[in-house]
Amino acid sequence: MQAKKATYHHGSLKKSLLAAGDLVLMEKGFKGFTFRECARRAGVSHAAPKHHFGDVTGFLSALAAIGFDRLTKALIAGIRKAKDLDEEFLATTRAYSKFAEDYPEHFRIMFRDDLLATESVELGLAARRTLTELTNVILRQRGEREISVGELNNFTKAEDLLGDIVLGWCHIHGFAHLKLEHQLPVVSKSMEKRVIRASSARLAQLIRRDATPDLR
Amino acid sequence: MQAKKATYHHGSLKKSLLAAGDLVLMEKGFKGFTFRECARRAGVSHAAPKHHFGDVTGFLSALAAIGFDRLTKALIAGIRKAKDLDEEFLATTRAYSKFAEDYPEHFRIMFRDDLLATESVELGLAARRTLTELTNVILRQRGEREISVGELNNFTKAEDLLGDIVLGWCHIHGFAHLKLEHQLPVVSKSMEKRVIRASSARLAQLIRRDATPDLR
DNA sequence: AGTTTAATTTTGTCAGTGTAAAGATAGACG
DNA sequence: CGTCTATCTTTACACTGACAAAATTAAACT
Repeated sequence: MQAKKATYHHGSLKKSLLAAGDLVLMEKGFKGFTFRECARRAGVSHAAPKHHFGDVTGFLSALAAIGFDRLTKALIAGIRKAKDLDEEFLATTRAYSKFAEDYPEHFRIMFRDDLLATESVELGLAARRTLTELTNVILRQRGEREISVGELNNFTKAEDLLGDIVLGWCHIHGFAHLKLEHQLPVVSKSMEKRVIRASSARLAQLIRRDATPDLR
Repeated sequence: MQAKKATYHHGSLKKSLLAAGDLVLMEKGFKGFTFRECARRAGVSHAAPKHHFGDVTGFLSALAAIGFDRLTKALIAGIRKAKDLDEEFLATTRAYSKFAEDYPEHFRIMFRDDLLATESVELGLAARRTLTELTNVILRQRGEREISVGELNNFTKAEDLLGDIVLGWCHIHGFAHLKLEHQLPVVSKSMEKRVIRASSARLAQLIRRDATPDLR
């Protein structure tokens, strides 16, 4: 962890702290997550993080941004394997939910507006990259061209597209969240699989069916 | 708050503590929520709560249960005003989301498996009462008879019904959660209203369309 | 080179936290 | 009346986030 020690200036303390925070989050959970513990793991004094992250919300924001980037990656990887549109929507749901399962504590802080520094551009960008990926899933269902992060703002102004995004994302997110927090009345693993497969398929069909036909 | 003071034994400390915790949650948020602060408001020493709730997770579980009961009530009230099935589903979504808006901190702890004592039967029951209400929303959409809390377990075993519950609840919950945590790319209040109205209508139609016809 | 300046990290302090243990009181019950 | 038990208080401890001030180092400038 602290390779380049023996020098007063750590050199890459910010990175080391993030790595430490990442670990603490995974090992001890958000409950056991403390500023001081992260500093300890990075091998510095308890006040060192302040200079790089300000207060704890700044630190959490940076970790949440890492979470969003990881989620974006997971979505892309999941989507890549899908063979048709139906499979793609299901793969998106699964990747999203698997992320929540793999990084439950990250997932929790990522969606905690009160704990994060909403002014963080870093975090904002990471979240928009995720949203862009989700938007593109919807756009492909609709048979429309994909967008880049920069175009996101324009596209969410279109009411019918936003409607589809909400329809898709809320379902995906709601499932992942409810499952993570053990609120789903789950009977068996296999049944859950079938249920989410069916839901995704029905939703994808609904989005495609109602999509305005391509006019080109 | 502490009416019957002047006596060593408080008399109804448990209730007073819950009332205090409820207030603290709403006023200071979960961030500013502490065991000691609640004790202070109830007019007792900081260690008094231990006897009634054990540790802080026990206390939070009781507060979460209150939250679920409040949500159940809100759902029932919202549903009552609806005139047809389409309106009812929309009303459910709105009531759920409004609850998250009105009691954001309760909503947050209600869906935090790591903070709650999952063995609490009180909490479990409250959550199942909410789920029963949601299930009945779905059942009415399908034109089937409603159930009581006691029957919940049997009914969630039916795969196609569970599928509809997941489809409906995940959307409702996802919307409420994403909106609460300011993750929805919201353009305007009015557009958001139209979007959620449209989504709810489409989803309700989907559930009704795919429902197995009533065989009686 | 030497000097100044800015960036980085440490030390020390403060009020506040959750939990545990031991003491005090009141009400119940024999 | 005496004892018991549930309830509440007091005290203590290890820990936290925030802050201030000092210490150390790197870099920038001359």
